[in-house]
Amino acid sequence: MQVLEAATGHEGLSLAASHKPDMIILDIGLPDMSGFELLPKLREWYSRPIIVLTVHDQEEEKVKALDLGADDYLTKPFGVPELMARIRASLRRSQSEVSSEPVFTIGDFQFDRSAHIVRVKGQEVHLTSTEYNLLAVLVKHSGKVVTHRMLLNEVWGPNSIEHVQYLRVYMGQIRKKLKQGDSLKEIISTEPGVGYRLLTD
Amino acid sequence: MQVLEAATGHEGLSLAASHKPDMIILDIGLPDMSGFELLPKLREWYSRPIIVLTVHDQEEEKVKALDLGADDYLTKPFGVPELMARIRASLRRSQSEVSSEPVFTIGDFQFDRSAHIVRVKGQEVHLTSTEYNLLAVLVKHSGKVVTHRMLLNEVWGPNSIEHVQYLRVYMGQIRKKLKQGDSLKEIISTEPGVGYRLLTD
DNA sequence: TTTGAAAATAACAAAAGTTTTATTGATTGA
DNA sequence: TCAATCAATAAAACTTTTGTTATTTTCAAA
Repeated sequence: MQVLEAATGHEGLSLAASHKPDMIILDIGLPDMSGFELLPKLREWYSRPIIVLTVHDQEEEKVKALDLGADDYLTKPFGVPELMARIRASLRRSQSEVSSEPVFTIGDFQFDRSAHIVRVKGQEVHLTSTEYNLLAVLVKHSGKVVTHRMLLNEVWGPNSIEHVQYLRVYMGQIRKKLKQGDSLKEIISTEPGVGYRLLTD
Repeated sequence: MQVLEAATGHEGLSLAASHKPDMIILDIGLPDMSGFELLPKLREWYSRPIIVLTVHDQEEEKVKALDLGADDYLTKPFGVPELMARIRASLRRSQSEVSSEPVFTIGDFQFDRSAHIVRVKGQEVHLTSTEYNLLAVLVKHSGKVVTHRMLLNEVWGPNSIEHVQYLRVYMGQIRKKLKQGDSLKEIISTEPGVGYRLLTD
């Protein structure tokens, strides 16, 4: 594993945005800001595991962290084996979620990562690079609601998270292209005010 | 169970501090101080369940106690079985809170935070963003009475705490949507004059 | 340069969601 | 029993968000 370290909340936030790590270990006691402030900021676009470290074993803190989007929680002091176990568990969970199959299939729809091709009823559908990337994010989180910010961040980068109109235009194009050929049921659902979601059934 | 008794507020406070009981039953009518003073003092460090006993069936008192951090309330006179039931419910709740599963389940009802989806009998129920947020607050405090102002504050923000009518409209919508499909028992109970509660059994 | 596909922007109608208002029903205490 | 209060429901008015289409800009390859 490759490890990146940040000494402050702001540093961590920008490091996370630029390097998109596979997971984050967050100490709630930061010098410049509360971890409870940082956590929701991260969760606006970061969907991988976040493990939180705190000093006090207070029930309240634990519940708060989990409510704000933490995946797991560890109270200091703790042993390294304990931490390693939690890390492994979190990564395992998040990987099984992603489903690393090279070809993702729902009904007539196929998303072929290895060949970088999308098919409907076996026939290839040409998508532009942006369209493909956007669809890839939905596929990665298939079945779950993906927020506007997450989509924009993963496809256009963190500087574009306010351009929701991009999503509208591109979702429209993707839907139109997938609908070519006959009577395919809509596989992208809109969650008004929140985001979009790939329907798995 | 082991029971400790205290006759005054001060005695109770020091007894609670020294013995850290699993839960506290607090009579609001104390000889030396108001229970409403004692409650926040306890809550500074005590995060386990507190059940409050009141003499008058005054809604104002209930709301005040809940807002100050009580978990539940009971109006005198009450039967011992009733008290026992509340105690069991509170203890069960505080234990299950520790393991905050990503998917919250009560009977046929599932609340999936990670996917942002609500299901009844395995079938997805579409909720709008506001409906989902409101239900999320009830789930977060499941089993406890959540006051009107708490709900309004958490969903609409502190400027809207007087719009109780919002709650009536949205609770109606949520109930209707959850009731789709057949004969699901009501899981949201109304606490007249006080708030709402998610029934855990 | 020219050209063409893709991306970004803009405008506006349609859809969905929210808030407000009015009405009805239920409960409680005088 | 009758007010009075609170809750539930229905529907309207209103607001926000989304989908669609058209247009402009960008950029790289011919």
